Amino acid sequence: MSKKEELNFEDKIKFVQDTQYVIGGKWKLPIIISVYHGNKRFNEILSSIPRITNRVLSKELRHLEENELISRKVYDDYPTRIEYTLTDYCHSVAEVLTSMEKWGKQHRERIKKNMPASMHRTGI
Amino acid sequence: MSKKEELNFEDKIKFVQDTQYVIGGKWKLPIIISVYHGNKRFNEILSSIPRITNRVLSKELRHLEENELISRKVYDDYPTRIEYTLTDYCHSVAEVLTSMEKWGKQHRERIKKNMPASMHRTGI
DNA sequence: CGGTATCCTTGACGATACTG
DNA sequence: CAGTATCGTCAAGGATACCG
Repeated sequence: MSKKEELNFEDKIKFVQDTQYVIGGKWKLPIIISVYHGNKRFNEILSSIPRITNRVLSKELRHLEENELISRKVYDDYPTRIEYTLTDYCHSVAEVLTSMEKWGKQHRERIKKNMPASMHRTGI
Repeated sequence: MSKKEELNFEDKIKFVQDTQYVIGGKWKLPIIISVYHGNKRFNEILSSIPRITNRVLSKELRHLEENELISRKVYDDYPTRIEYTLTDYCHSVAEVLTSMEKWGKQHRERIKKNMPASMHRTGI
C-alpha cells in the first residue's frame, strides 16, 4: 500500500459529511474562532459574535464540548467563574478552518471584482 | 505590510460564513466530489450519492452553477444530452475539500478507538 | 453571570407524482 | 433523460422572558 493513496469516492463523501456534522452549521466555526482569539467567558463569546443568541450559543457550546473540541471549566471563585477553552484536539481543525478563511476571502474579492454593487448579497 | 498577516477576528468569521454559504449544507460538497470523480449526467450524479433526491440535486446544481463552481452544458444530440462539469474556479476549493476529507477520516478513526460500539452514531 | 424555558418562524430537506 | 410540481416533515435557528 502506498502512503498517499487517494480516498475512494464513497469514503470522501462520508468523511466530508462527518466533518460537517461536527463543525458544520452556522455557528460552530465562528465560536471556535472566538475562543481561539481569547474569549473565554460565556457573555464574552456571546457579544463577540454578531447576531448569535444565547440559546444557540449554549447549545452549540454543548455540542462542541461533547465532540471534545471545547472544554468547559468551572472555577470555584466567588462569583463562580466559567471558562471555555479549546482542547488540544481542537487544534487539529486548524487546517480546515484556515483553508475556509482563505477561500472565503478570495471568493469575496472575486465577487467584488466581477459583480455590480447591486448584486451584492445583503446583510453579510 | 507583511505578506503573512493574520486575518482579524471579524474577518475570519465573515470569510468562513461566506464559504459556508457557497459550499455548505448537506449536499454541495458531495455533489462536487461526484462530478470530480467523473459523473456528468444528472441521473449519474443522482444515483452516485446515497440518499440524495432529484429535487435537492436539481436545486443544489443550480446553486453551484450560479456560484460558478459547476457548469451545465447542453449538447444538441438526439436525445439531448446534458453534462455537468467542474469549472476551473471550482478547483480552488480543492484545499478546503481535502482538508475536510482528511479531518473527517482521522476523526472517525479517533472515535472508533475511543468509544464503545453502542455510542456510534447511526446511519452514517 | 451563565445560562434555561417557551414559543415561533423559516428554510432545508424528503416523498411522491408527474412532464416535455 | 432531466428535471418540476406539490405537499409534507423536521430541525436549526431566532425572540423574548425568566432563573439560580
